Amino acid sequence: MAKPINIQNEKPLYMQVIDTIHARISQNFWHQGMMIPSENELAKELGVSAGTVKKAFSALVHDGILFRRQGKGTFVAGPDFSKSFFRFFRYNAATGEPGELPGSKILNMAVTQPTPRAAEILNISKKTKVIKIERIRTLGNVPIVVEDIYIPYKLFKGFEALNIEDELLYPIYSEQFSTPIIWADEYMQSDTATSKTAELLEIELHAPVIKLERIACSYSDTPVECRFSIGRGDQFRYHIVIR
Amino acid sequence: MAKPINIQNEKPLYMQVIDTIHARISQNFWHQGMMIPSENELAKELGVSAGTVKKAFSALVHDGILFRRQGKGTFVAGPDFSKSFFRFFRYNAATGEPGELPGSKILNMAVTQPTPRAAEILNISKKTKVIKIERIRTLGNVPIVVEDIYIPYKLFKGFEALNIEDELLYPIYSEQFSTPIIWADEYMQSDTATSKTAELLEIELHAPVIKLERIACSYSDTPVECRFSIGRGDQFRYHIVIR
DNA sequence: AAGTGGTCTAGACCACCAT
DNA sequence: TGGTGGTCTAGACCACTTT
Repeated sequence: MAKPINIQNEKPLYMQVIDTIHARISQNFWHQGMMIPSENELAKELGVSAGTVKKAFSALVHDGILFRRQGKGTFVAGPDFSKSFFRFFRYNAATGEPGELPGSKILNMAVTQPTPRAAEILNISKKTKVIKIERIRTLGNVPIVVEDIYIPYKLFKGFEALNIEDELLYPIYSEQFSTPIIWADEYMQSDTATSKTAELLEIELHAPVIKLERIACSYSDTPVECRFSIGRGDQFRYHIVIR
Repeated sequence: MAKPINIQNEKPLYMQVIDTIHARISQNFWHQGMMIPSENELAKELGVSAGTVKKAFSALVHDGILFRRQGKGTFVAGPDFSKSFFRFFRYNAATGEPGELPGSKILNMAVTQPTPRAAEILNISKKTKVIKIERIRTLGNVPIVVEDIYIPYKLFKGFEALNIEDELLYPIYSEQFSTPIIWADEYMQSDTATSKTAELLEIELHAPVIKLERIACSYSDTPVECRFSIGRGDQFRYHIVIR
């Protein structure tokens, strides 16, 4: 499995350890939430000192790949969707009163063919069957985002029969279809509402909207889902600190 | 200066070292670009081991506060504006041919009074004099962003007489007015063009735009500049990776 | 009691930079 | 040649968790 740690290699040992851990996770030898060997065990296995393994672990913890619990062990983390742009909708939920629960309403779900862009992203032909999910995401019954989601039928056979109203999709991908999302790419642009999206989001025609595209990948960087989302511009505010 | 490192303190030593370094930078005892003492020197001064100082330095390098050069020393970094949203304009500069130089054209510069929002951000009264700069930023002569910038007159006396066409402002703040920018806050929203911005940006009325607000701070977290920018939506695309 | 991660130390060797 | 950061090791002590 992977390349063994090599003292002759010009690359520092702790970086080789990082590469080894990355490889084991992406090959699903170690999976999300699983406890991995302790510093001492891995150091013995790889033939380096415990301090070197600790340095590699620390870097991976900082990057959000692993997390550690004192007295328990070191574990594989999942992707952190609090980094997603979705987090920045409804920034002005001033009062935060109850009833402000997130939800999702399914408009349509069907086995069909992908759009050219979806086929390109999923790296499949335009004739390959996909499941298309159209849904509206809400906060406290206010429509915030409308989105089209495409997943390959081959990987998600039977998904189209599930009741996914108000459900999170990624736990279903992982638990019922053995396809965990390891990481994702998101792109954001500014746009204005078409008549269809204006109606669904209950805003004016040509009102400002945020357009999102997400590519979500599983093992071996295989893209397994793409989303095209349109969010209400008046409900979105992004913040960044520059240091 | 600051609290000395204390073995009795419940806080780990390397964190106390981090706090000490933060304090010395924000009090301008160590300034941007300056070489700070080596691991060994600082370890001796603070009464901890070199490894502890190394750990503190590493964390600060990761956070972009310091940078290190093998054989030379450790230096205080400035804020990294490649993190700014401005970086994501003109993403589709496909060819990257020459003539694609960034520039800025001054529309107006005057000593005046702040808007209510600017006064609030700069933490001054509405009667306090400020310098207002209106400019257009371009890429290859194409207008990309139009912005209003407010800086307190008290700190920047004489700025209004400078020729700042095509100049970067922050080096001028730092070198000519002893007011370096240490960090900044940026907010982004989607909007549509007003008739004035449409004309300046050479786009249609109500076309999508990106609205930015930046608060830039100097020593002791004092806000010294605020910017209100409107950018062409068709020239903007933001990307994020979720892991 | 045994195993885990978290902190801290001391020291070695190397590559790089200035002089 | 001496000082700097970069890597790597070995070991100590502590706090926390599980058995």
